[in-house]
Amino acid sequence: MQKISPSTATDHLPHLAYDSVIFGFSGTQLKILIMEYHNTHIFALPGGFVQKNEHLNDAVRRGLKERTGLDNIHLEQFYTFGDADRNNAEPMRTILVNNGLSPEKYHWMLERFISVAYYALINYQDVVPQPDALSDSCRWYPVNALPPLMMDHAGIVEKALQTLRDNLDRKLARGNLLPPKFTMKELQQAYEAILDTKLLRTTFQRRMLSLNLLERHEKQYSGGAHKAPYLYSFIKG
Amino acid sequence: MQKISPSTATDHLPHLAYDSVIFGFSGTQLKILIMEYHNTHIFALPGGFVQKNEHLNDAVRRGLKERTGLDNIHLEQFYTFGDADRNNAEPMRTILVNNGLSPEKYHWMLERFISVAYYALINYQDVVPQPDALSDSCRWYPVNALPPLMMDHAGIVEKALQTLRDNLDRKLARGNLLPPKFTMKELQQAYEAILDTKLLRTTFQRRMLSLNLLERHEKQYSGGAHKAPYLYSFIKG
DNA sequence: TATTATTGTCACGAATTGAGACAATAGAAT
DNA sequence: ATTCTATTGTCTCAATTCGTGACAATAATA
Repeated sequence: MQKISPSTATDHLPHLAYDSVIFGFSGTQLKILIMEYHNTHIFALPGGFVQKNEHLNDAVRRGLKERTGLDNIHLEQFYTFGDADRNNAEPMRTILVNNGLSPEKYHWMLERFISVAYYALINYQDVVPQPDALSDSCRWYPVNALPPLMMDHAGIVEKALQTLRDNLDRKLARGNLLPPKFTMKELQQAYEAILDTKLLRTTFQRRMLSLNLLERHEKQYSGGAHKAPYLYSFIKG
Repeated sequence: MQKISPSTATDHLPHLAYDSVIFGFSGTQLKILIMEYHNTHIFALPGGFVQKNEHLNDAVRRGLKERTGLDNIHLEQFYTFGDADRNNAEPMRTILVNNGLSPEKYHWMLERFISVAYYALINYQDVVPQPDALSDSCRWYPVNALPPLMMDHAGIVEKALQTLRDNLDRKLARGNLLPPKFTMKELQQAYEAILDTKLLRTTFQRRMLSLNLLERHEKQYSGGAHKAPYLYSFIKG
């Protein structure tokens, strides 16, 4: 949810929201940005609303910038959740009250919402999560150790993961899950975290090189007592 | 667009619509159901609106039943179109006027619409297209010979095709593009029409059989002067 | 009974993949 | 300096899959 004011009700398309699953990768873990609201223990995906004259895709870009400080993120829409019982009434009432806002004034926020879901792959290093007016934290959580999420947000994450696993090669190449240059081992660890399987080192390396998506750079002297690995980057095209 | 009355404005979620790309297969051609409005030469995908307390998916099922008479269709959502300039103002005004309806009364139909797009694979044989109150025809058109479609509907069809081509095996098995029993040749022709490529007969047959998705039945005596082909059906699971 | 078009399957080389072996090497230990 | 250790890049070889043509089987027709 984004910064809101009472006037918001008339500025936005009613009953329409978006939610975003922002993936990051650190060490060997796939993580997701999750927000927690002030004084509530209510956890949610970063989301927001669409202004009356705003492109849907632009609205998501705008909201994501407010939360991560990041611009120019490659966002991919993956599903629209439209069940009739998708409303924030109960948790949202709590959130409003605990923030000193009147549920009557913000009644529109308690109603049914259709939510268009997006995912993004971003570089963990680049993000300085910025909590907004309603939330007191915006933090990374490992995908396999998420806090209990409000509404159907756990289902949204699950669907995002399923989507991501399909045609992962192309998606990783377009996103920014890894830093600009990375080793083959880091790339393999990213694959393994996303697919939740172990992969064979030699087969993986051969396959990656045969995809013609990688450019090889100078070696990285890691400080470890062993042969130094090459660095690679994705060929953007 | 579905049957409407002035009261519709209050029954539906504003600014939200769906459009459906209904694929059928006949002979060697992939076809799509397209509607034409009375006295207008305006062509559009079958679409409609979502009632205030209706699941999004149910709304699409309901609309599709109104148009094709078919129930229990496997629908797959594939994208939500949300550009700010998506409105029906110009063509819709024409449609309303040519149907003796007042654009003032139906003003809500002229505004911006977010549209959730679905596709379905149905058996060409089963459909008796039923035009509704506003349209005078609902007919099959080959995908490569569509009439000029209103708004961004041509783009919606293109995206539906792209989606369909990805992981086609599973999608064909779940849908009903072919009759319950079909020959290997018919199956190959369906693949070729969708992918818009020629496939090698022997390789195709081997690959299909190795997928373990097909059940073999008795032979079909086609009347042709040659060996009779087996019939197959998809193993539903 | 011979002819013809089409179908199901096999055969064989080419390409891809699974899985282990091994040399190269950057730093740590001696 | 020399040896040791962990990791990396590549090679090898068998197993599997794929592209392609060959060929026998066969339903209707001539």
